[in-house]
Amino acid sequence: MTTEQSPEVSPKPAADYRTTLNLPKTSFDMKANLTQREPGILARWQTENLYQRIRSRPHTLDKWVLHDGPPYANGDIHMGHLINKVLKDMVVKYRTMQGHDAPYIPGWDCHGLPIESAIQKELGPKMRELSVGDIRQRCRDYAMKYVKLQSDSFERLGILGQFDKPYLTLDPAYEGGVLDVLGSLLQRELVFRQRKPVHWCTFDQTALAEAELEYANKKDTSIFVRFSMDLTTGSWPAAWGTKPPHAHLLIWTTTPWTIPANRAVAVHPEHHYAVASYEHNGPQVLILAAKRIPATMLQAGIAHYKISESITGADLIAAGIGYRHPLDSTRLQSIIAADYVTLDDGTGLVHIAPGHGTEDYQTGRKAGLEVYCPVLSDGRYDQSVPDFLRGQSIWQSNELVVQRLADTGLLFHRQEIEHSYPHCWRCRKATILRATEQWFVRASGNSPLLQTAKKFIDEVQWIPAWGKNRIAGMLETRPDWCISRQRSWGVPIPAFFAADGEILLTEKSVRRVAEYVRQHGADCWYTHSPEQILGTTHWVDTALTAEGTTRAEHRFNTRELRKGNDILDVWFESGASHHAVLESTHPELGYPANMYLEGSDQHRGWFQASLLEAAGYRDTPPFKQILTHGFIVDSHGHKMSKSQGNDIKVSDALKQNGADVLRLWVASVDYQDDMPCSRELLERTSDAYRKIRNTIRYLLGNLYDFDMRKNITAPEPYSIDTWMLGRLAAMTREVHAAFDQYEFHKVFRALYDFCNVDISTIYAKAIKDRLYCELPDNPRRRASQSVCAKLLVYLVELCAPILVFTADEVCQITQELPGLKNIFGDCIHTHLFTTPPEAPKPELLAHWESLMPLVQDGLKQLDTLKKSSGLGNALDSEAVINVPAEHPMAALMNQYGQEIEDVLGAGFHRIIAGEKLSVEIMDTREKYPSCARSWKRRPDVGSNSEYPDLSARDAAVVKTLTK
RNA sequence: GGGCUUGUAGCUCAGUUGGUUAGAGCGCGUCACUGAUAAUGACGAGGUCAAUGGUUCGAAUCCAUUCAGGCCCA
Repeated sequence: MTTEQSPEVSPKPAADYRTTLNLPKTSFDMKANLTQREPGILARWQTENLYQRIRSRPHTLDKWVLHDGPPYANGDIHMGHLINKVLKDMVVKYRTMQGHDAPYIPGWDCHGLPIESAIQKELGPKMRELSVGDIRQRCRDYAMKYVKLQSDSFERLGILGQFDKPYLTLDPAYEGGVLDVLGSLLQRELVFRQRKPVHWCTFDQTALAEAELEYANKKDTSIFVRFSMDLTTGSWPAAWGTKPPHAHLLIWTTTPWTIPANRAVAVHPEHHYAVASYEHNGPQVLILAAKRIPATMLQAGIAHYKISESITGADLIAAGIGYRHPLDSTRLQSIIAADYVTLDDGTGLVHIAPGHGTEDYQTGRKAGLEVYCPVLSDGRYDQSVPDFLRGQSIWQSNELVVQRLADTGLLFHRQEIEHSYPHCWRCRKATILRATEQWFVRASGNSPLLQTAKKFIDEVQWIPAWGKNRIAGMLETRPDWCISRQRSWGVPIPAFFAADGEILLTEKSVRRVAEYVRQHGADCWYTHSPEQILGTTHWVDTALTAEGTTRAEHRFNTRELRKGNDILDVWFESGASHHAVLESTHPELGYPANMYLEGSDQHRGWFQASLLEAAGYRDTPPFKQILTHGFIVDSHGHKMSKSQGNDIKVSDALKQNGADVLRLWVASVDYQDDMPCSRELLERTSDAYRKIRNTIRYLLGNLYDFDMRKNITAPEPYSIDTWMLGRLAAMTREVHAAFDQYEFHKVFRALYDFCNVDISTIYAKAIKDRLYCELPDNPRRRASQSVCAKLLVYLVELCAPILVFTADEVCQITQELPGLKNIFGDCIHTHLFTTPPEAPKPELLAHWESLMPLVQDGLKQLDTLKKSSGLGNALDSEAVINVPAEHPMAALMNQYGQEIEDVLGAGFHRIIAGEKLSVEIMDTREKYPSCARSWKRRPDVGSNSEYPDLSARDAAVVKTLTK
């Protein structure tokens, strides 16, 4: 700087004293610049192999395993991944700093439909020319690409784990582990084969998953059909009056083509059913729900009818009257119960076709009905239907069926409707439900598997506690688990079919295949022969019956076996991780895990799959604690979606705020509920981050000349230091308690308030004078520095599981300061938490507690004074403390007086006798001169003739310094 | 439609077994400082505790219903 200075003798400018002050100094920048800084820190962790360094660190506590639930290896990461992974990382880092060995092996779900569909989309019609092996290779490449992409993104968020050796469900060792579990279920006779309706595209001739459906409006013919009751069966209910010669059940359906597959009519046991009688070519008698009669008659245009008394559905069933199938009068069928029957539309009587509807199927199974599906894969009827429909496409048959019903007088009414209907997402054509052969795990009703799983629930700690209730409710009503998929990208269900219809799928055969898969990968199922896989020309084993029991030994000629085409449900794969990972691919983790931590949707998903599979594999649950979190919603509490434009991209947020701010946001909201996120909220979080960062910066800045080995000084008991230590003791305990219960928002709250209120507002301000103006080695100054050092240590340690990059940055800076070297060991993330400090004596804290209201009052007065008199700086005022002689603290006030002056930031204080312990703030601009060094207005300014512009204290300090 | 769950200042959260005038921090506004300086301090304004109806001497808190969300099913 070359500003021209006056050549004249300049009187010592006051600013000269600046060099005699101990002003804060630090290389810890106020501006975080996280976006630029974090990647560098991350790179260093990777070079230093931080993860392995933590593993080889001596641990003071036992192993503590958080087992990662595998995200799907598809697409970029989103906010949902962010909260899940950051929560996991905070738990792991907290346990690590406690002294546990807390390994974290990230995993990925690599198989399944979305990937296969993405490949299908890429390839288009070319797909048909490729072998299953080729398709699988492409799927594998696709999955690995996203594993890499997501892996990098997770690491960028500061997630620390064994990213160079994750677990992947496409790993042969994992695949083998999945088959081990399947083998165990077979051993316990918990696997069986059955027909079940699945979504089916008749154009592409394939099964479809829920995710492959698109709902669109479709026009259909809805029909009311009269099913002729066989009044020779059962007994006519007395409430309905005299038994008529003929009566009909009235049903309503929007899919006339399913009428051939009708196997029952369902009623709700508690709804009421009545007889509607009217004249139309003779007396007509219809049975339907009492409440639906007026609307139904109105639609059919029947104005005159009579209604009988009604009976409940349960009574109707009990009456035991059967009916004749509308297209095959030789079939006598019955009325059964179903809870889902509603009275919103239709007739309250539901046409049941177990081969063509999920609910129909479930209801049918309970009633022991045949799962009849006369529809072939191309959408044509097979030979089992009436002549006029054989070989016909079901889409054209709607009209044929309606016509036939009209001809036979069974059609009561028809109406064209438009409704939402599932379509195939690839060909956009309407889909149907069609029963096909599927594999199931017996997991409903009184299955031993379910009983064990329920028992497990009690042995697990659910956080939040209602999770237990939720999963228990789900298990209670769950159906058997359909584990087969008609797909290519997954772990094959290694069933062999013999020409004579026998099926080879036993514990023994599956274990053999599992070994083979471990060696060759699951692709071998498609590329190797049964003989190769089984390793013998003849395999002697029990054969599997449809019911899942085994029958007498059978000799299979492996050369004549055909391999099944089904693969396992991906949930079955991930549900096997308790064995496939904890015991197979990463046995160092061990069984069971301490914790699974996922979104609350996993009560139905991974948690349940894991619980069920573990129940079929061993006698202890796979996890000790389950922690669930909610979902991201916007600031109005609505879910985020691209279409609504309220979504926040992780990459954008990262670019704008940096990972530590995002992590702080995760910590700051209560994850037990849904987690609101918006630009504004991230800005608030950035503010909070800056506050914490600046607090640390203040502490660091004032420790530049402090040496932990030489300068530690105990504070005087009455000092504000003591108060600060009291707050520190309380805060550390509060934060540890919150961490222990995974209540991160309480951790955040405690740390943030501590920075804002305790340190920044009160303490930092109070100790400025002693830090800046006293001699470097002054005991009051050293004592406060000692407190600052403590604050720094605890604050940074406790922030470390959350602000992983910033904590490391602070650690690096302390490493460069000889006086602070190794306060966090050589790395904050391998470091253990320092034991919380002892609280100062309660009576000392009580003193301060009684003085704080005084301070509050003083600040208020100061404010009034500033507004009324133009007083600018508190140092231009004095605190007059009134102390009654008999006050318990009267004798102590000479010691506390100076501290109160400092806490108020006043220039001077006086203690006078008063009636009530109180403080009065006086403007001293006219009264005392101002010290040119400390800027305090005091009566002793000028008392040292050598330094007429300084107070006594400052004069003495400057004199010593210039000696 | 069913199961689980949430609703307290603009935002994030506290509110003990029902008990004065419902709290904190942030943000916002005004002011001050310029030796924590793209920092810091002070003061201030913000709430029908989602709504309604009950129980009670007394309800944010207990009960019922409704409304608005979320997850999972159907």
